[in-house]
Amino acid sequence: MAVTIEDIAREAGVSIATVSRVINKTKPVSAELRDRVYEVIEKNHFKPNSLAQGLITKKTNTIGIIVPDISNAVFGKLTKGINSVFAQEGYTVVLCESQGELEKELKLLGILEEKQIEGLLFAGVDVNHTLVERMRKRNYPVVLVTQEASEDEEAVHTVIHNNVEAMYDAVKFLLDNGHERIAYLGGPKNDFSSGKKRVIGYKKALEEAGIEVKDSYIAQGDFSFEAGYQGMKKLYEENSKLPTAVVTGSDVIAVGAIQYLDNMRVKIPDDISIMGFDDSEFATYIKPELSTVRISYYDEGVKAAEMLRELMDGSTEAPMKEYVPHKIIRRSTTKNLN
Amino acid sequence: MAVTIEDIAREAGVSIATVSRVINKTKPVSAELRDRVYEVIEKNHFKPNSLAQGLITKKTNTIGIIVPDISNAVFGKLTKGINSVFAQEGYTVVLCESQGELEKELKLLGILEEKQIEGLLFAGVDVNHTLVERMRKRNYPVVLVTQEASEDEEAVHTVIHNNVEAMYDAVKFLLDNGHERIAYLGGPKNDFSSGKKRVIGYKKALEEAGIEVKDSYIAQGDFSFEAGYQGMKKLYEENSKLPTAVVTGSDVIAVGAIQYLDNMRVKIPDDISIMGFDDSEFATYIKPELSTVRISYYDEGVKAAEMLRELMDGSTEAPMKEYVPHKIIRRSTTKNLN
DNA sequence: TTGTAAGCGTTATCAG
DNA sequence: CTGATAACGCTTACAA
Repeated sequence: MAVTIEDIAREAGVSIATVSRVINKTKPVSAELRDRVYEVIEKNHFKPNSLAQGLITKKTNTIGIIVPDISNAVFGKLTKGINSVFAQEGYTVVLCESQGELEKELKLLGILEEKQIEGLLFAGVDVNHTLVERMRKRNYPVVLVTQEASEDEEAVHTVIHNNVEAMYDAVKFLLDNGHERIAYLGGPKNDFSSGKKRVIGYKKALEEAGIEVKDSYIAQGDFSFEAGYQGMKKLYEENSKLPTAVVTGSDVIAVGAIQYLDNMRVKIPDDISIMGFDDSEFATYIKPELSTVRISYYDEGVKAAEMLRELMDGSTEAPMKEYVPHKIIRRSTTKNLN
Repeated sequence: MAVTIEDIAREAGVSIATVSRVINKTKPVSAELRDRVYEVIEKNHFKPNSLAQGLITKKTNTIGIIVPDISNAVFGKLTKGINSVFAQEGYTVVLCESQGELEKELKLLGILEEKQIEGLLFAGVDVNHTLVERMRKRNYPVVLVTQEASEDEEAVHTVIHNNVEAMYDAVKFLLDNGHERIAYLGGPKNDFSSGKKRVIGYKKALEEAGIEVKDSYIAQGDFSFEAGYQGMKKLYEENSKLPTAVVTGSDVIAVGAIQYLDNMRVKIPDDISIMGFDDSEFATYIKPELSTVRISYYDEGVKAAEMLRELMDGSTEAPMKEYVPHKIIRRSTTKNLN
């Protein structure tokens, strides 16, 4: 069926070893034979079977990546970043979606091992003990991106933005702008990196400023528009004294919150300042433009990929955890009270 | 290094054939041996090497997908759709980005063939003769998504939304709403499916309504915000008589146009109606909410994947071209003049 | 510089 | 039901 190295060898009147040599330029071959072989290869559109190659060389030039949802802009950018470094080095990426379900993640770990991937980039939602242990058993290096392992004692290579610091900085920014009543409208509490960690940063900033943390100023849901809307509603209804600013867990949440506030005729930023998170494409599309904390997921992908490359090369000195910088972006949904 | 079927066989005291049988449940094995083998497999975390399997069975359970840019929401959704059907059937997807560069696309075609993919989903930008010919030479079926082949005479399996009809309907919608001066602000003219085809639909609708097509009412650039901004500027500056409505090639273009109009104090939709294209996530985030023509890229991915599945199963009756429906979404950037 | 032959880790055929 | 053994398509000593 498909043309093999043997077909080429026969037609070119050489041994398969010679053909292999010209393909891989691994050993000198006389110009004459080389040309003849190339010609036959060209003519037959021969492509070496990489399965056979990989079987013997142990090199598949393939890495895996697991994300919850590729249609989510965050993971789209992340994947692009990863791809940019691997494609360039001749690696191919097998992309898997897990919907954030542990079951699927576990299964994918196995499938990818069967495929003999040389490394894995993993963006989970809840990187718990089970997962970490299973990753340990695989015989390829893995680096976590976007999410860190829940159990701190288990060291796994990770590239991530500092969620505590990022949220801390967001709140600090508001504080510096004269705000004191700052509410938090974030992601799920069971989301270790993007949920839990960020509340920690929120609280830390408040505490350092000597401001009491009020439970009624904290609302958590998922990262959706609807959750933003409902969360803001809750904040609005349950506080006689409204916050003057709210930090959110994502730009989408922020937009949902803004929608609710609009409905209630609350002016932004005059009555309430809103801070997004991520710096999504649409942050400058909405009016007023959204102040936010920018995370470069593309860069995060690049860094994670680079770390994985090191690990794949057997490096033992790759840092366990690397942070990708974030940046407070002041636009028009936040007001300076000073 | 990695544990092989032979290790398992030895430790379980059976032949490798038996191990293979219990792994694949391909032939009956006595309960006793079966259990013993499973136990050893479990204990050693054995995973069969799919390279070796594929080499002999000719089944890799792998398909390829080539998109210009995975961080682009359109391709994110498309990929998710594709993934949803293949993941379920135990297939794995290798994802490649081409940046829309012919050079890279050609190269990827080859790499994917070496990887022994069983099929390919291709989302190009300019699917020209060279490309089609090269795809023909590969020994896996391919279906085009999102873009059709430029040269009509070359039949390639394609799943796409009807760009001519979609833009025709958008203009028709505006016409029905009493608009007569309708401008077109679209994608690049060298983009066959999303550029060229859409202008055709635009012109067709106008002509059918007996309205003259004015060149000064047509602006083309890429699909970016900036292009939308600049295109609208051009339209604005080069026409003493402004259009009452403009159809665009993407929601992003629309937003760029709106920005320019805002700057010029032109009211939307009172002075000018704007029609987006795609129905992006942010279409309802901006105010007024964007009227647009909705394309479900997720569905497009699903359909394309299904067609590819058929082809991979050797079906010969798969339709050459299948259209995914579009839908006019009226929101608030378009005004009814009647 | 070239060819022969021994694997790589599986599956599949054929005896038993 | 079970076990040898020949492929699968390629790389890589080892010889020549």
